[in-house]
Amino acid sequence: MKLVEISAPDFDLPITLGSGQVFHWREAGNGFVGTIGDQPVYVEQCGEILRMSCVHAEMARHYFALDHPLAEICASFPDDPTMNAARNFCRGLRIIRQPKWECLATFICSSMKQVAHIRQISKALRERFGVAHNIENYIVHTFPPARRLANSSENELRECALGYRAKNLLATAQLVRSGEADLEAWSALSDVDLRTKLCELPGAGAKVANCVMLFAYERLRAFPIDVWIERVLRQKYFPRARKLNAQRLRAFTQEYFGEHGGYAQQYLFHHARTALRQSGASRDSSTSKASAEALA
DNA sequence: CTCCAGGGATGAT
DNA sequence: ATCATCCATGGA
Repeated sequence: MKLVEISAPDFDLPITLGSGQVFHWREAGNGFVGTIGDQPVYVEQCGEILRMSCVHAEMARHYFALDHPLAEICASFPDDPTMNAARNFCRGLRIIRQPKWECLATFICSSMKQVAHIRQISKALRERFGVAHNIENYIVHTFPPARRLANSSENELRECALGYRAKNLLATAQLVRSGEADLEAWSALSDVDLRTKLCELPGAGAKVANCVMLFAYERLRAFPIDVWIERVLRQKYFPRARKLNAQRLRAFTQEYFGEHGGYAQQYLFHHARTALRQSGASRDSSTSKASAEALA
């Protein structure tokens, strides 16, 4: 198939797709296959050039957020050792623009799940309820629309390894299908009102709402706090702080990380999850055992 | 085998 | 208003 080339400076495709913000892309040939909305896509990167199967290159440019002024965004991060290490490690990582329902549904399935599990659930939902397409001799599946999942049963969803999340996904799918939850119209809401609306959906609390705001609504200030980020905050920004509740943590992140806090959060998350996995993540401060294991 | 994961809803203080 | 518990599942 003929590939289209577009310029993509200051962009790292593998790190962007592998940073835990999106879960359906898989390696294929020299690049990745997946979907952008209902379009099957093959995409590969060579230096500052992106080659893709897209008929509509503009759609991919928008999806991968190649218009984000990444240098300015990174420069707006706070200047401290932890943030600087993450910023250096994640060079070229962009927060992409995901379809709203797809993003919401996926993150409802994410609670108490490792990234590998979320990828597996996303795959199962797509293969069972989505539409299959052939791209570059690979089969990819679109994410099923809310009406499709709303018409399924809780048991069918459980067969996709959703566990107790099945009931929530089904209930939210029905709210979206009925129009009671109008995800597109919510784009006009303020951050506070949007978060309130998202939190009213079954299976969505503050963390999921912030993920959806950041990854699907372009609210780059939204700062999801999961177990990894909380670990980083407590260890690096509040070493030996007693009585540090969620409210206090949230207030700190909002004022300290600033207008692109969500971006900063994603850099901290990916750095902690990939680079610091063995050596830095142990709960107690005695590092002798962890260091010995890291060297083994 | 055990541990724990991009949490949320519910009920007890 | 905060805090503890339970919820399913499977990769590491």
